Amino acid sequence: MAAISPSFARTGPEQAGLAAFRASLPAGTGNSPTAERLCAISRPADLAMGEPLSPEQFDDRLIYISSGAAKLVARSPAASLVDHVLAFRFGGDLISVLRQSDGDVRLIALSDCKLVIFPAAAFLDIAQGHPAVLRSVLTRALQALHHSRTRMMQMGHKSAEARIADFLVSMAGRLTGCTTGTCVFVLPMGRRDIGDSLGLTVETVICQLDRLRKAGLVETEGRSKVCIADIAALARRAGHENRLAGITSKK
Amino acid sequence: MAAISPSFARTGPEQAGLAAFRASLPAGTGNSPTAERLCAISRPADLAMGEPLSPEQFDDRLIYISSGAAKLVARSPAASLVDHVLAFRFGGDLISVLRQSDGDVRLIALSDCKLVIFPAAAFLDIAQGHPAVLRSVLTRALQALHHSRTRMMQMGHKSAEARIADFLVSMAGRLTGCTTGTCVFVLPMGRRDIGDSLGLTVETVICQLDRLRKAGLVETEGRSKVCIADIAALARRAGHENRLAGITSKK
DNA sequence: CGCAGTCTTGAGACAGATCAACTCACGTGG
DNA sequence: CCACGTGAGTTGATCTGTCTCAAGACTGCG
Repeated sequence: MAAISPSFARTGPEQAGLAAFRASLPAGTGNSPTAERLCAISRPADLAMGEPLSPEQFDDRLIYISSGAAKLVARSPAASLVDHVLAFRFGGDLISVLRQSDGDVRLIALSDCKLVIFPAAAFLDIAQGHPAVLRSVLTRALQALHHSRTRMMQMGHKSAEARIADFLVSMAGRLTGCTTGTCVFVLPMGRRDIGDSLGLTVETVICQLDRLRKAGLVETEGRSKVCIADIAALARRAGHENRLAGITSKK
Repeated sequence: MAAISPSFARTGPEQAGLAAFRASLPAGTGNSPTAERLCAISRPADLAMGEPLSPEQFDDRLIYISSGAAKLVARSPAASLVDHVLAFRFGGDLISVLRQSDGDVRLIALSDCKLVIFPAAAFLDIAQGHPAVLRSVLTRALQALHHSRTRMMQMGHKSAEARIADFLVSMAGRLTGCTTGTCVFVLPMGRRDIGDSLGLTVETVICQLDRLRKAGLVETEGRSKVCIADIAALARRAGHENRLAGITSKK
């Protein structure tokens, strides 16, 4: 029982989480005094599938995901029924969200996950003593920015089919590391989440998935097992077609 | 004549640009040795309205905008006719774009602007010696990430009218600092750019602008002068309505 | 078994895209 | 100074991709 409750045992589950965090630091700094101080202000947390990280524990925190999958969702400011999925994050990712005025952002587990939580200000204060660590955080932030911008571009100009294709390609890359050839994986999120992250409805997600299946580009099995025959071909589909352009006019 | 050509005079125009950059650094570090070293690796550049920053000068660089306005555009990988405007940036902004595999990203001047260009790697190496500077860059990156995510949320779930309203509110905030009451300003970008940044066509931008005008929320004069009667009212319009939800069904 | 939640399918409606004129502002050169 | 051309802005008619709604099939759990 002590092994199940992480807030109970001082040694045990959280050690695994911290080890993963140390390993993610720049080479050679995983056992430095800076790393020790960072671990000292950390707090481990386990999230069961579907469980949200309580907002008080999330605001102005840096969250490291040791293992598992989670979604970063934003509930629209003015009572909106659908909430938008800002990003899916997996083991090894470091999440940072500035507390700011717009609708609250929450982290919700898609599968059981292990987290390490740091107060953002204290983390950065300590990291200032070890610039390589700070720089590593900066690099991660810039990568997240890049991803976010790429996704934004999709939302603006791509058709539903292209968005789904792109989503599958990027998930293949994230979950299996494959960027070409064939690839099989299990999606940790449901159709609803996929739609919310792409700005589409559940029905449209299904419909487009159907079209890709009929085009022979993907196979699905059960709820969430996906098999991509040729990632490159799917990626081509993801890039080419714009919302309406080029379909009607043949001029 | 020497005063006009910045690459000619060693003292003159670029001094103004660097002074603005120093002023943007964390308090008390504007004249530190670190600042000197950063300035030493900098290169000033002037961009005329409509002129792009040549990609070689852009890749893996950090760009500080001393004055003027510019757009960050991404040309879609696969021969797409419309390019997406990722962000509008103004005097005081620091731009950083990682060189990565997807379609090239370019910076194009919307008005004459003064820039200060740094090689990204060298900048960060120097900034490591002065963590407060590095942290400041990180904070800017996180803010950009936040903005990008907020915009992404719009693209996904908001109606054309809401997007335009939100765009006007954020421009009012960025250009005049006003967040409430009435506000007059001149948009530095054309209708086409607005559409490309919001994922809408020029015609739709005009049409929705019309609707807001008829609703008494904004006035326009000439090509680009805008007057917002009540920013708060416009912001309400920006938040409330989703793409189709809540309009048809009254259940 | 029965219930609740997710997934799937199909029919109809609408927001926004496309297309095609036209107006207006502005700079160019005769 | 006035055609003239180019490009941005505007307007309206039409078309279509995606959303909405409704109803059924599948899955897992108490």
